[in-house]
Amino acid sequence: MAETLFITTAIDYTNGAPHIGHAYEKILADVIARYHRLKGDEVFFLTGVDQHGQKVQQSAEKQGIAPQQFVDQITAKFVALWEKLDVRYDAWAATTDERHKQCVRGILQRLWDDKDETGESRWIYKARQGGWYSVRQEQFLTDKERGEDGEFGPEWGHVEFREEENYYFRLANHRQWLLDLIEKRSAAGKPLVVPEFRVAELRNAVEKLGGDLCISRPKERLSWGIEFPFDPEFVTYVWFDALVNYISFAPGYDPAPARPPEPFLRWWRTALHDIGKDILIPAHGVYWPVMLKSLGFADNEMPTLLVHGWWNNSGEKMSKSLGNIVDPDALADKYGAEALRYYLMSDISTGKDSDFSEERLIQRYNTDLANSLGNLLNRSLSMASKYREGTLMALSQADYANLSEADQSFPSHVGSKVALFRSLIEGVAGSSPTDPQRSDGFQFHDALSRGALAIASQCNEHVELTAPWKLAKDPAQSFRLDAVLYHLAESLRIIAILISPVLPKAAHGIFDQLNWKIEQSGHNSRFTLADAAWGGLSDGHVLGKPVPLFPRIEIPAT
RNA sequence: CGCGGGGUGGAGCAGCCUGGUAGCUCGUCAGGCUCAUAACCUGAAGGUCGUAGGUUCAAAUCCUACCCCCGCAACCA
Repeated sequence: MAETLFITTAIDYTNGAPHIGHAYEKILADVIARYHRLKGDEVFFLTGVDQHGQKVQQSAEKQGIAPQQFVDQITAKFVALWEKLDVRYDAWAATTDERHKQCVRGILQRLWDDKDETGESRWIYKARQGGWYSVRQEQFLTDKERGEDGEFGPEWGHVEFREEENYYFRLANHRQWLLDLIEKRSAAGKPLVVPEFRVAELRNAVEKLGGDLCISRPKERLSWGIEFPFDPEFVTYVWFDALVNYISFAPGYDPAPARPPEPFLRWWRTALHDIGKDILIPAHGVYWPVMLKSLGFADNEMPTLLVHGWWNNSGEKMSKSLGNIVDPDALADKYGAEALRYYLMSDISTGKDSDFSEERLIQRYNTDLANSLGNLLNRSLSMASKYREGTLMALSQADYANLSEADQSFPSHVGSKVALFRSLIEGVAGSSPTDPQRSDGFQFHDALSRGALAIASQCNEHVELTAPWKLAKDPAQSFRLDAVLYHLAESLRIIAILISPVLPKAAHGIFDQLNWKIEQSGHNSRFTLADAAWGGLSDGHVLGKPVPLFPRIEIPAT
């Protein structure tokens, strides 16, 4: 039965070029989306860019160009990178898009119009608050900006106490509701936040929730934003603008009715937000659920947050000031999109941090893809070509019974690795939702190494044990040779299906060399995960010629 | 007592929730094979699982205390 998946990524702030963290998040979402498409699910994958706000306005001013022109330049870099990295999304969320602006205005107006018995809006109020303001940076400062001595440093220029009127969104009185929601979801075995260790972090943050959220900026100090529908003196605070992208670009959303439209909800009930750990608290874990609640979303219509970790550089956080930013565009040019995708999916445990290393990228590519999988494809096809002119033969029952027990059980071992692969990605749901056996899923590093690549290792061992080059010299062993060649070709076909979400191009490269066509899978649209069952290649199937699929990356002598 | 993550053979990690031979990749050493992309296969060396206690027949795994490293701490997306 076809299920649905609505998956999103954070929308990236268009104030600088994309870095490796941006690429990781999009590839992760892309891999999840591709995996579900492979399963036959209906998938809607939304990503995009966050284009409003102070930083953009300042950067554009510095360059002496209009903010829109500035963000268009940066946006083009993101779009080009996703193209290069084979990130295939269904919709593009750009917050300066008219559709989005209409939606944000619609939401603000609706919340403003939602009055209680005293005539006050239930959700938004106007208030005057004071704080320390840096004239040079055009922003209010928090205690975080204070130096060791408790004073604001010289980089802020003149700092003055300023009072300002703004619109506020009522957050604080939903604290208990949010705490209950977090508990309810965890108890139901469907935690609000994945991986589950971040649930505690969110709970603690919510418990300390004090004030409301300032959702406006006076135009006099920030004009680059979405204008308030009921007060043209203000623009919308970037988070209240950016978060809305998840619904404004979703199919069929309309903020006007008391309840979101049903065609939209059909997608939304499966919503998964792929985000970085830096924006869980407070934006996605606090603001967003309350915002959704304000728009009539029910408790069981709150999205799941898939929180990924960060790629560090030599144990240090990547930052502009440290000058240790890794450029994914250059890496893709140097090693190819597939090598980068494979590295980013295989060398990090989803949710945790990892250290980025170009050496590791090369190593993983050479070890897993060139030596293990690529070489297996090459040697298998080469033997088939040499000994059987590429033609696979199915064994008669009598011949099959003469195989060793180990050879006979080969397919079932492959099958168990396919099952393991699936369970690591989907999470092992037990019989009941509260079954402690349940795991978080999305463990692509494990799924690749313990599932897909483990089959390749099993094949390489199989080759050594059966020694086809010896079987080929003994006519009495002819049926055994046929069995081995079939085992190898069939395993490769299955591996290709499994790795296709991560390595779409390489998967098709393997299909091509195996000469395995879509028609042979019995349906005419695309391969599915169901095709990863043993026995897809038929008796008499003719394999293609071997061509190195993953040429080794030679490390230049130092 | 702010919150969270981490401390496992030379390097990087998994295992910890559900206690019971400490596993993987790389590196090192030795051997094998020749179908293959100098690849592949087998074996070996190497670990007081941060420290100290506790529970238990049994602890990397559960409990307590402590030490060290990293990240976060509400108008910065």
